[in-house]
Formats: sequence, structure tokens, C-alpha cells
Amino acid sequence: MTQTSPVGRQLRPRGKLLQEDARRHHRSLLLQQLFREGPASRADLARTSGLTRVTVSDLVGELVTDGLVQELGAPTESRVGKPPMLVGLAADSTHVIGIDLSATDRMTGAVINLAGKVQARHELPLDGAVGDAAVALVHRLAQELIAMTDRPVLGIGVGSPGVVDAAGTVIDAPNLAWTDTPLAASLADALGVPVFVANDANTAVLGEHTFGASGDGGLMVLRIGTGVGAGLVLGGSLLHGHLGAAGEIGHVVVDPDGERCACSRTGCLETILAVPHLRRRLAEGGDADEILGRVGEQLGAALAPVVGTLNLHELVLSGPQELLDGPLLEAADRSIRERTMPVSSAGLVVRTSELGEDVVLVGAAVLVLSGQLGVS
Amino acid sequence: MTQTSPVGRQLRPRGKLLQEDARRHHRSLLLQQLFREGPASRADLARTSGLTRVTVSDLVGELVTDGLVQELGAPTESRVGKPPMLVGLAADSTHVIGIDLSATDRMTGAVINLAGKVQARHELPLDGAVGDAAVALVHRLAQELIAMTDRPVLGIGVGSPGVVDAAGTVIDAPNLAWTDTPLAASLADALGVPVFVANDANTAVLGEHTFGASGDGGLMVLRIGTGVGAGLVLGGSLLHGHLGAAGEIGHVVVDPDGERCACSRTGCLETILAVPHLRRRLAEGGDADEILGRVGEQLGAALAPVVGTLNLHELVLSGPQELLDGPLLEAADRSIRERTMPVSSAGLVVRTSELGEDVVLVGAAVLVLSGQLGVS
DNA sequence: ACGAATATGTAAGTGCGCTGAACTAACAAA
DNA sequence: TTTGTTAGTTCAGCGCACTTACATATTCGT
Repeated sequence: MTQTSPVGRQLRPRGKLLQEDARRHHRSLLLQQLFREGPASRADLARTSGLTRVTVSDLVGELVTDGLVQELGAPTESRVGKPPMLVGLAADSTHVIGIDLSATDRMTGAVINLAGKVQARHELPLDGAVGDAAVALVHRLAQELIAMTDRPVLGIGVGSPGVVDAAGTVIDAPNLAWTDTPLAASLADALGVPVFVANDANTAVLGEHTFGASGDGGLMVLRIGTGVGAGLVLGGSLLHGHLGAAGEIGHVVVDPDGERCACSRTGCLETILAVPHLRRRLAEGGDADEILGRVGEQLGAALAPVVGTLNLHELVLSGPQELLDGPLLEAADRSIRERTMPVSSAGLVVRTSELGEDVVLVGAAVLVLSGQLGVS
Repeated sequence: MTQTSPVGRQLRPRGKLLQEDARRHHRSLLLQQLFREGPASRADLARTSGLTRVTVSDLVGELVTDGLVQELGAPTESRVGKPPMLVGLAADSTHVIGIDLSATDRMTGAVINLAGKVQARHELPLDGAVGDAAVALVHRLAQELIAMTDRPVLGIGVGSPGVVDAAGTVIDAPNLAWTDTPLAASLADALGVPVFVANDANTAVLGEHTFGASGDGGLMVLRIGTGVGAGLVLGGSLLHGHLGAAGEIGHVVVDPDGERCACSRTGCLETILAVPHLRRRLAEGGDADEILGRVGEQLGAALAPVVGTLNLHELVLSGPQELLDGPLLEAADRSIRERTMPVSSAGLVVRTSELGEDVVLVGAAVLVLSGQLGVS
């Protein structure tokens, strides 16, 4: 569902629509159905997709040949008529490499199957590597991950800190000293595999959207770690923003009389919400619930205009559960509801993520699944 | 570009993609090109669309038969090769009815051509009509507008206050005492013409996007009148929100210690920014620039999280120019930039609308053009 | 002045993908 | 057994865009 283009193959630039595209679209439609609802018979697929049984049979045949789908036998319970042959996604027919660069001390990666399940993990210590050295480290991690699976690799997804453009070039990532670094292109060139790179908060929201969200309304995931960033899925697709900087909320000023921030402004959201700051505040003593509650309230005040404007369905906080899931979340929830109309807050769910730290990794895989199979 | 479905004809519910759809898509592609860039030769259209000259010829022939497009002769300046035959949109081959229900004392409407130009106006006094009486008034206005043109009517677009769902049902509009009022359906039934209804701020942003905006980045239009509401175009399409309430920012609390609002909360954006409040504040005396500047600053503080989160390209204020275009706008602009990162504010343009009050009317027409011709 | 080059637009034939109708296969109920 | 129902396949046909080929109209070069 994302608009991100794969790197490693060119696509027709214009809006021209060929029959070939229709076929791919229908292929994705079936894969999507199997991905979200599990195994089904060809006849079921025909009914839900609106295509005829003939066409579905043909497409399924193709998918079986490709190994993406396999026949699973007939269902146990029996009704009138010829018993159907269930077909389902062959979750391990192909693997995806997911890489998370959002940690400050290491790079983590995983081999992930088509069902979004992590099959193997691997990580490399960063040891202060920046610039080209950091790029080389990503290459090494990717290569070693590919070597960890005997299945074909559908693609590589990377969640990187900083601003990333649609082509997978990291425009600016201070921690890694990357500026205009064509990470997707260099990985694709070196490994000969389609590569997708996006901001880590953006991959996180994709992960949450695909594997955690309850509906198809607007979803915002706020990543709270060393920094604070957000990713949004609106209308089913990832929001990129004008210059690819959507979700950059960490340095929005929420308290002009607050702490000095590294970014030269005062009272940025990060200065109250980033994990190091939270921990420091708590270590300084005082009533923890009150401290966290106050932060949650400020967060709510900052997010209320966003929630109201976008009429979000779900707002998800992702980060250390022990800090977020409690007074902070409750205060933020309450504060948002106090500051928006009922029509805005009525459909809103505020919660923490259940996917934990894997959300970026799995989201990176979703980037690939979405780009290569049209599944998400 | 909107996702709004027309009322008055059913569309295939599922994602199935037929050849017929491809043809319609390509038809829209050509219309879109002619709409945005003006007349062109069939060969030009082939180049920009990526379709072959053969296909374009065929499609153009169809469009000429339908009367939507006409041949315009050869261009004056001549180059090598057979001189092309320019074709262009026949702007007055078909007319669109646009209706604006956002005023409190009257309903205004217009006959608008395919180029977005108002060809005739008409209005009816509201005289306090609410509920069914107000619906009847809309019917009358629409009927009288249809009678004012001798051209076929492509459809009716309505910008209504309140929350409107994707089917064109007004969920809630207090001023008109409408709740779950199926305005689009009733108009379509009565007049036999496709009808599209959306929130007035949403039609406004469509008008601005199509006839005023400079780029294709995110656009937000803030309508400042009796109330305050916003509409957003993100990724080229109108944002609806989870329950169709996107843009409902008027009752977001910006100053918890502020004035009591009719909505029972305190310090809503409307209590400082709505036109009646602004005029009252100014009438009370004091330095006008300071008053407006202070309001602009508060507005900026409320919008900074939105701008940062969405990485907007354009933020447009629509309302009385004499109030908005000056200290208020400048303060809002400055305040947003002070409160967001450079990467967020760098690509941002903050300005007032040049379309004036017609923006809702013209936007309502865009709703129809977009829905019926795929043009916007 | 006249052929060569260049560009526009049309005509005829091809291939692809989906469809409807008809058919076979496999089961439950009577 | 017979009847009815559902699953999946075969086949002919249709719509759409493509390729190839050509007629047409103009400028450029000599």
C-alpha cells in the first residue's frame, strides 16, 4: 500500500495502465486476501475478489508455479457439493530481510517470512561507525542475513533514522553522519536484490498497520526512544510528506519556556518525551506517576491538533513499555479527549504497541511485501 | 483525485480491474492533461501519457464524439513535419452546478464550466430554514441553477457545513439542524444527476488545490468564518478521516485558560480565531496589530504539530482578507517556523487564498469534475 | 526546384487478459 | 440410484492497447 518505489527495477513512470498491470493487480488482490484472511478455496477467492472462477484458477496456478501459494487439501467439515481445495500462502517459500538502524549502538536485522514471522536474527555492533563505514556495515549485515536463509530473498527493507526520500536515499541522518546517502541504490547494486529504505518511524507504522492495527482508519505511531518521531498511514498508504519529512514531530516546540534542546530551539517535544530525558527526570526523584502524567498531558496537548485535523483512528505509542504504558498513556489519552471535539475523539483509540521493538524490523519487511507483492 | 463516490450510479465494490476501467483511466489521463496544460496535439498527448498515437487517436475520437473535446486547428508557429491538429477541452460543452451552504444567512450556487469558471450565479435567502425545509431549499436552488444553463449538467457538487460521510450524507450540521441527512441521495433521486457532497472546508481545499496551489505536496486550507474548519489534500487526494471528520480543528483547545466556547469546552481555536470573535476583540479597542499578531501566534502554536507531522507544502488561510492578510498571517507563519524543524518549515508556504469566497463553490465543482471525469 | 528528412495521424492485424457458457468431478440428501 | 449443489476446467469470444505499415504534410539541404 505504500507509494515507495522499489530500487533495483524501474517502473513505468506515467499513469498508463496495461493489461499486464491489471494482471499484477489481481495477483496482489488474491495474495492480499490469503495474507489477511488465511487459506481459502479458489471459489472463495473468486467470490471475495469479484473475479470469475476461471480467472482465479489461472492466477492461482501461476502463484503455485511461483511457489508463493500452495494447495492445502480439503477442509475437514463437509457440506454439499464437491469439496473445495484450500490454497494458502506458502509463508516460507520466500524470505524477506528486515533491517533496523534506529538503535544507537548496533544494527539489528532479521530474516522474516511472508507471514511476518521472524525466522532468524542477527546484529552487528555499531562501534561508533559513521558515514561510509556505517554504510559498509549495513552491507555486511544484509549479506550475512541473506546467507542465513536457504530461501530466495524477495527483497530487503531498511528502517533508517533521519529523513529518507522515496528513492531510498537518506537525505539526512545526523547520528550516522549520512547526507544524501543513496543507501537503497548501493545495497541493490551490491546484492542484486530489490531494496526499500524508509524512515524507522515510517516502517514502524507499516508494521503496526499490517500486524497490529484494528481498522483501516488513520494510524499514527509515535516512536519514543533516544529521539521522538512519528509515522502515519492515512487512507491505507504511508504518508511521505512534501520533502519526505512527514512525522518529524520530535523537534516541534511544545513548551517555549522549557529545556534547551540540541537542535537550538527550546522546549521541543524530545526534551520532555525522549527516553533519556524521562529516565533522568525519574531518577531525580519525585512522584513518578505525577512526572509521567504531566509529560503525557503535554504530549496530549501537542497531539490534539493533529488528532483533530486528521480524525485519526489509532494513535500508538511505541517505546519502553514501563515508561509509556501507564500514567503517561492515560494522561495523553485524557488530554487529547479534553482538547478535541467528541466527533474527533469518539473513534480514537490510544494505546501502546504490542509488537515491541520488532515493529521497525517487521515494518521494514512490510515495505518489501507491499512493494513486491502488493500485500500489506 | 478524491475518493468520494458519486451518488446516482453504483460502482463495482471490489478491487477488480477491468479493461473498461483501463479505458476510463486513460480517458481521464488525457482529459487531465488537457485540463492542466491546455490544448495539445494527439501526438503530444501520446508522448506525455505514454500511450501510443493510435490509442490516443482512438480515445480523442471518443471524447470529440462526446463533445468534451474539440479540434482547434493547427498552431501558428510551424516546425518540420506534418503540422499537428490541436485538441482542447470544450470548456462549455457541459456545465457543473456548485453549491455553497457555508453561509449562515443564504445558500449560494453557481453554474460552472469545465475550466472552473463561474458562468452564472444564483442564491436563495435561508430565512432561518432548518431541517427538511433547508433540504427543500437546496433542491430548489439546484433546480433553478440547472434551469439557468442550456448545456447538459455533468453533476452537482455541494459544500456543506458539518461532518459529511463519503456517501454524501450529512452526519451532523448543527446550524442547519441536519443529522444523518442523505443530501446527496435525495438530490440525485430528485434531479437524476450525479451528486457529490462534502464538508465546505473540504471542497475549499479541493478548489485551492486545483486552481490555486503551486505544487503537489500536502495542502491544508483553513477556513475562517463564523466557525473554523480545515480541509486537507495529502498525496493528491482529499483526506476524509476515520469518521469523515478530518479537518475539524475549530474546537481543538488551544488555550485552556481562555474563553468559554459554545461547545462546552474552554479556549477552543474558534474562540480566538472565528471572525465574530476577531471583530469583537478589535472593536473593544487596543492595538489591532498586536491583537491580530497574538492570535496568529496562538494559531501557529496550534498548527506547528500539524505542519511538522504532515510535512505540509502549503498552508492557506481563507476568510476575510482584511483580518487575515497582515499581522495575523505573519505571526502565524513566524510562530510555525519557530516551533518546527527547518526540514519541516523549509518547504512550507503560508499564504491567504486568492480565490476568495468562490473557493467553496469552485471546489464543489472540482468534486464533480474529479468524480465524473477524473480531472482535478 | 526537388528529393530527403521529419512529424502527424489512420488502418490493419496481433496478443493478452478477462468473461460467459458449458462441461466434468465430487460430494450430500432423498 | 437419482437429484441437486458446489468446485474447478475448457473453449470461444470480446475489448483494449500494441506493433507494423502507410498516407499526408511540411521543412531542410543542395
